[in-house]
Amino acid sequence: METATETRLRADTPDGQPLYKGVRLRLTQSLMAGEWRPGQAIPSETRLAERFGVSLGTVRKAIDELVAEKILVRQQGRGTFVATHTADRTLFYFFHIAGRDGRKETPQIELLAFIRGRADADEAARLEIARGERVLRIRNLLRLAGDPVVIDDIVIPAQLVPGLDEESFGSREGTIYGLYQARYGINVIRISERLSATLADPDSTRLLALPAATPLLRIARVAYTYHDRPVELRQSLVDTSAHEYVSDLVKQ
Amino acid sequence: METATETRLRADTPDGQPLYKGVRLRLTQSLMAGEWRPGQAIPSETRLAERFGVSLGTVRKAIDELVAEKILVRQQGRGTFVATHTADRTLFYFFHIAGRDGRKETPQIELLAFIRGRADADEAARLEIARGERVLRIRNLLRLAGDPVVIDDIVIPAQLVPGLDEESFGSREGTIYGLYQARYGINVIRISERLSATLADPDSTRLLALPAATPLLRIARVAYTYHDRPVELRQSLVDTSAHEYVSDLVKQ
DNA sequence: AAGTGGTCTAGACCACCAT
DNA sequence: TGGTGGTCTAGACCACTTA
Repeated sequence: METATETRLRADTPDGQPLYKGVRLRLTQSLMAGEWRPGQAIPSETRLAERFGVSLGTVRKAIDELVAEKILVRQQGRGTFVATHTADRTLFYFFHIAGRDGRKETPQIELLAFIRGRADADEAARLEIARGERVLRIRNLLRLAGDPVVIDDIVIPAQLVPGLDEESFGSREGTIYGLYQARYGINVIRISERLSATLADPDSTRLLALPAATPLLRIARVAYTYHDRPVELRQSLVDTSAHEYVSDLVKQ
Repeated sequence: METATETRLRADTPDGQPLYKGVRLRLTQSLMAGEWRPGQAIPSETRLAERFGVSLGTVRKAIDELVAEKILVRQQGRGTFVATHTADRTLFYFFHIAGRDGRKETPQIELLAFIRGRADADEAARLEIARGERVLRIRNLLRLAGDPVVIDDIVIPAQLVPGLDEESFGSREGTIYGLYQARYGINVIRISERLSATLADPDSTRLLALPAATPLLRIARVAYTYHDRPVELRQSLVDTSAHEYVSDLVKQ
């Protein structure tokens, strides 16, 4: 004897999407809104099923997708947690430079420049902002085992990180994406990279202590948050004489 | 009133693995044995559930994994098919060079050399074969829009492709991985690549019609079949003056 | 109309973790 | 001991393709 809700269980939401896609959307919306902070547990699957009025299996299917995209992390017996940008995770998923032997190590980062500027046409297009909008330009030198190996040039819309200055940027604990996440709630969940070979310019040869005209690996990265919103550009120049870029698609 | 099989449904197989992992293994074994050929449909989920004596959901979970790894392809209403190395799939999953505008096009391939030789220590280690074993060495020139862009040097154990000669290799229809698959039942399902920057040597400058000392992108690839067995080495030298290597981890 | 994969449910038990 | 995720089942209906 139920109420008038005799409309049978329907596979589709009003907009023709499967139910679990709707649950997934509501989960990411709660994540974006900061209802559950990075490192915290989200409610149990049972509780979420009650909250959304769906079965446990449907909640699990939604969470399955977010886990596959490394937005959530399951831990049997403990709960499901919002992924954090720890040093380990960054090294594993967002840093692709390894030694010839395949080993990765955490780079030491030296801040070379922290400048305010405005987006040029190309940057504006790739960041999906207006040309001329204020941006921060950050240059880092990355050392591996003490040797300078990578020059990073980062561009981020100033609007996304209000109040960020050289002092607070330099004194952050943890990774840069960790800073975006902890201080501004910006969660980088995906990156796209394009690679090419280039010759080191005088600046690079000096910073990386190279002979003139050394070939370098150039990586142009765009970092995205939820719903494929771009939040950061980054160009890396890599001395690949002792290191390589590792691309292990599928089955990381 | 069942038979003595009153042992309750158990989550684990004797070796402590979940049931669906066992189903997955039996599926890949059938694939390796050639029970279902590339392009063909595997039995329906209902039929497989009966055959393996498990529930439909368990079969689905096993197939889910193989679909995620692009070993199988589902088509609603039609069936589940063994993935084939068509030109389209190769272009999408195994060819990462695109124009600056992000567009990919199918390369024209010119066979430059087809030589028999023996594996050196490094090749043997990476192919997991004995040093000195017979290999085929193949060199290809890849053109995009008519311009030479990539030099491919391929090494494959001769034992894996008995009877393959320059004539039959050159007259193949479709892709190289398609040839391995169709003629030898070797299904390349995953590749691992390491990238570095290097200077073009005289050979490369000539073949790619470049100025001397142009920086090139060097890609060292290992191709794997089921159970992570390496089957092919490939070095690509890429002129990145008009093209780039695209690395879109997650959400391809 | 029949067969396929896709979604959703409800319920059971297991493995693991914290207390 | 209680709560969490992990696995497995059985059954229903939907969406799509093919004949």
